[in-house]
Amino acid sequence: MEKLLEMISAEVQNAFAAAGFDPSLGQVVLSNRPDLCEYQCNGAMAGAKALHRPPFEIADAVAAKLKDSEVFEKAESVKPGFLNLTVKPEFVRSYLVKMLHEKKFGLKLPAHAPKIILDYGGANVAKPLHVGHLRPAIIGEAVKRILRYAGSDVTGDIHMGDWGLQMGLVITELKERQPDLPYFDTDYTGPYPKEAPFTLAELEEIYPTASGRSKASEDASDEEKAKAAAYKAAALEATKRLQDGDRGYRALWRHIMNISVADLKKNYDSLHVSFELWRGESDVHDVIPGMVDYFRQNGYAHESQGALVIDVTRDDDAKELPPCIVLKSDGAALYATTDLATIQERMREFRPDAIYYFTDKRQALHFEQVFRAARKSRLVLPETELRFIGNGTMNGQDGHPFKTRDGGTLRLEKLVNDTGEEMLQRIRQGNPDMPDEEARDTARKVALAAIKYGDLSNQPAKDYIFDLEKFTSFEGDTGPYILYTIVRIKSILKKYEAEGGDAKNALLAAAQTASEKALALQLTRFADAVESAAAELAPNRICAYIYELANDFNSFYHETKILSEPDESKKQSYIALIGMTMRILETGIDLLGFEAPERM
RNA sequence: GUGUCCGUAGCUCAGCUGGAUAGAGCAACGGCCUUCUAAGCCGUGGGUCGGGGGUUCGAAUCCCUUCGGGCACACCA
Repeated sequence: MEKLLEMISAEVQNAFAAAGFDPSLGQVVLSNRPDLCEYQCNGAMAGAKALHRPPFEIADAVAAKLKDSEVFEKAESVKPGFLNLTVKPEFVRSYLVKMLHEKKFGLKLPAHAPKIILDYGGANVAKPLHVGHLRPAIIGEAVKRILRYAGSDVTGDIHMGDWGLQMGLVITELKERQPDLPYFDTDYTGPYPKEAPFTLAELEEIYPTASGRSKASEDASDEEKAKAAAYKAAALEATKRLQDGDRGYRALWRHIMNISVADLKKNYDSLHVSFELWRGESDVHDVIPGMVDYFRQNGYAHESQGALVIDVTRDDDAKELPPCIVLKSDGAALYATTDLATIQERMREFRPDAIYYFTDKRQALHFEQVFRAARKSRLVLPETELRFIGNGTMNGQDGHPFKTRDGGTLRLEKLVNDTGEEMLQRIRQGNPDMPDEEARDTARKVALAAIKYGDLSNQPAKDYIFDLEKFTSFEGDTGPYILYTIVRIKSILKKYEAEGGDAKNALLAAAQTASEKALALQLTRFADAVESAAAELAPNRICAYIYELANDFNSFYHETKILSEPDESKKQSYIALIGMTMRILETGIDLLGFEAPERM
């Protein structure tokens, strides 16, 4: 259905036309001065020059045409030439009623759902998730939900890092520790054990150990440097053997995958982040040779300094872009190779209209190279959209990338658990009678809201200060504030129903007070918020909208006695209004990827 | 050095397809719980929108320039 703003604009545009002016001047926007009016039109000033008329005269003429409008209660021309508009409460009421009867509150859906693949996991196998993984996961999940709601056919793919050097490192370290395992015996032809020779906890310790052993610091002795170099060489060799299909290494790799993926699922579940596809770099391993041949045969790639590269500089670039490296000088594939092969496979399997990538913005250049290489080599159609949505870095209080007190990385699991504990204490304090199980469940929900809202309310591309205290605070513009608002409404509706009322079929009347009308008007803007969030891939738009809506509700709530309202039709209307507010708030947080408890 | 992003209140950030007195939250200060959850509401103080030019009737928003900062810059991912 048409948006309220479009209907209002149409009304004003007609008035411009009726007064003999260009109707396109009648575009209406939200008022900058809510103390003066609800909507405004600045067309008179924009058109004054071309029309050779003072703006005030134009605005006056248009205002005169709007005198008997069905839409506006007040349309007046002011000072230089503003047209200040106030909408009729009855017009708002009928609009809201229409919204309620439409699917998705009247949001316009595209005739054909564009097929979009979202690549937003970025998780590496054998490495625990840390706070750095939070942003791409949360943002990607929210964008997925928003795009899906807005009518796109969206598929989320975690695209794990499961094939690179880290696997070689883990295998090398395992081999040093347990050289007698059958996986390392090249003469072994029997079946390998079903059980992995390590636990999750061990695996999580093995990788950082191995990674540390492969690197030597600047001031290390020559002997230490040589040891690290030898270790790294062994890891590279192991990586290659794994990729070449060594039977034992592949078996070991599957163990690593099984244990790691189960843990990743658990962690992502706790964040309400899910993926339709659990693909990884390993999935495209077999198609890489064919793709590389294709690049060679069609002249897209050429040798440079021993490596195989695709030039990606364009004529309109001021400066040359580094080429996209497809094969290293030792012939091995790397990051760009698997990304290109993944694009090829996605095109073959899904024919997507677009692929969006969510990772740290420091990878911007890499993706620019990959996208250009993909286009140049016609891995994608000319109209296939490839887009990189880089998220800002999570910094600590010092403005540098976040580290724990001892200089390590904070594990995602710990962040979630710590926040949950904080919330649990808070909830027990406020609700001493709440059963333990409910308190825990509620704490989890509130903690998740705090974490997600705290992240999503920032612009994705901006760096932001990661502040645990801010995450666990519950005042002001936070996730818990939104939940609190929803819980308040739920509580009122429950009481209303307990008193015999029928909340679902309550009749909405035209708003009578200022706060009531402000709330009603805010509800009409839901579709605008979703549309702009989807168009800009910006969940922060949804945050801003539901925050304003929650504010409008709370103001209304404090001025209005709902359940004790003696006038039955008024009371019913209040119930209808707050019921709709609740549904829209809940839809909003669902788009962001969290949910509200029954009470808190 | 080249590219790129950013610089708005003490702190953390909105606003940036140009519009009337630049908005929130936190922090500070002052009110509001016998009445639907005070994780709330209402109010006060606090800003050369980094600096300088320009375009425009009008600029935090567009253009240029300058200063300051982050990040990235071929065989890691």
